Amino acid sequence: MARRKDHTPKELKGLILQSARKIIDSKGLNGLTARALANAIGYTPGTIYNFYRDMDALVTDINHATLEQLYRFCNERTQGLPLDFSKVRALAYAYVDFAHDNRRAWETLFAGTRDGSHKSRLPAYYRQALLNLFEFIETILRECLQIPAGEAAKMARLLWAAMHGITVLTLDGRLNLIGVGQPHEMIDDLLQRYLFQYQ
Amino acid sequence: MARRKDHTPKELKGLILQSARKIIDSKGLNGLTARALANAIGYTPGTIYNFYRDMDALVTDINHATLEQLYRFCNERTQGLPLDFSKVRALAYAYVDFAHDNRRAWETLFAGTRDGSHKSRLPAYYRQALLNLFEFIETILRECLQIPAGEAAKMARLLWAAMHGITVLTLDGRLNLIGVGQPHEMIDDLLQRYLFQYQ
DNA sequence: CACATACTTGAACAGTGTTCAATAAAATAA
DNA sequence: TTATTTTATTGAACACTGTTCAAGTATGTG
Repeated sequence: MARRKDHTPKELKGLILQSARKIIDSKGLNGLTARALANAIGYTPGTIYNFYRDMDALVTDINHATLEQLYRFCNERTQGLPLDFSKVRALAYAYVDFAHDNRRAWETLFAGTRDGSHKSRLPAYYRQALLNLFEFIETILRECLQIPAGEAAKMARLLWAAMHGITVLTLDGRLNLIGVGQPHEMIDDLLQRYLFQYQ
Repeated sequence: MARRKDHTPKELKGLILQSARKIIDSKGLNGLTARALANAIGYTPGTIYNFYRDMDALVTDINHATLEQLYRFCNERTQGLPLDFSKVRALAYAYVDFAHDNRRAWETLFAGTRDGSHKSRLPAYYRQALLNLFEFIETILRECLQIPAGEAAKMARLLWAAMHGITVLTLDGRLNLIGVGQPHEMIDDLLQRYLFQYQ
């Protein structure tokens, strides 16, 4: 059979993306196999390769969608808040909360590619999504704490890194054994000390 | 053939570990396949399974060795230093330097297991190595900055997390695009601000 | 020298990503 | 309508993966 026309190409690509994300949410990245995905969408493995060069390219697309979802989530959680320290804190909370609520997708964001070779650089739209998110953080720092532009970039980077570390530490079962506290407490501690002179 | 006695069991296990680490250093975790390792040690895949339940168990053992190596490295780099802020900074430097010098092994430390199922908890000796490293950090914080025990534990956790985040950010090519500065600069910024009241 | 033990092998199985000729349905042309 | 072209889909195939295990052989023991 061919040209089943059950779905337009656009629909089918959306279906692939959506089903892949569902599989990741329930079974993790390791559960996302070409055959499992094909089965989920009611097609055969070959069809996936009409839309993606390889499975890594699909995962990149999923990660892009996750980044945009994260961006929207952070935006919603900070919208309308007064432009002060509380907004910065709300942003940090939003980041870890998203990671905890979308654990598997967030892990996939930082999981290595299937073939370790960094042959295929990230597509431009992916990099843009990442830069958007970063710029969002920087803007909030500048607006809420009156941090000069030069400093804000540096601090945004560092806070991003620290937030990432906190999230990994509280999510990863292997590291959690240290007896890590609640992520919100760690964030409070980080912001209170690191941003001491700006409160 | 059997009982080749080219190596005692102890030697052979050491050879497996050593060769596996070499493969990871050169080809990354994805390059570490049972057959590639078997070929490297001059045996067949089956032999590996006399020493490890599965490949994940082997990787756990490698990670344990890496943790101990990291511990020794941090110890050497901080030994004999005056018990002040400079020692804390040296410790932080040591951590990122180790990660950069042993990039592949460090990435393996935090890579997910091959089969996502968290069926097999970490062995006790692994957890102990992790706790030792953590305690080391905490001790230096207490000794060098006169931080009360209760606070030191919390701060050690947070600094660990932040260090981890900084290292990921500066090592991972996908995140590096943000235009991250040198890790040492980020560490200086983190310590200077976060530990402000203790300098 | 014969026996038992313990280790190593290599084939086999089920799974993986990926490719691609064959095929059949839809779109188009006659 | 019918014939032809275009295009989406298939499913078999290939080269890998981890893992198991009966068979066999070199060593240690009696």
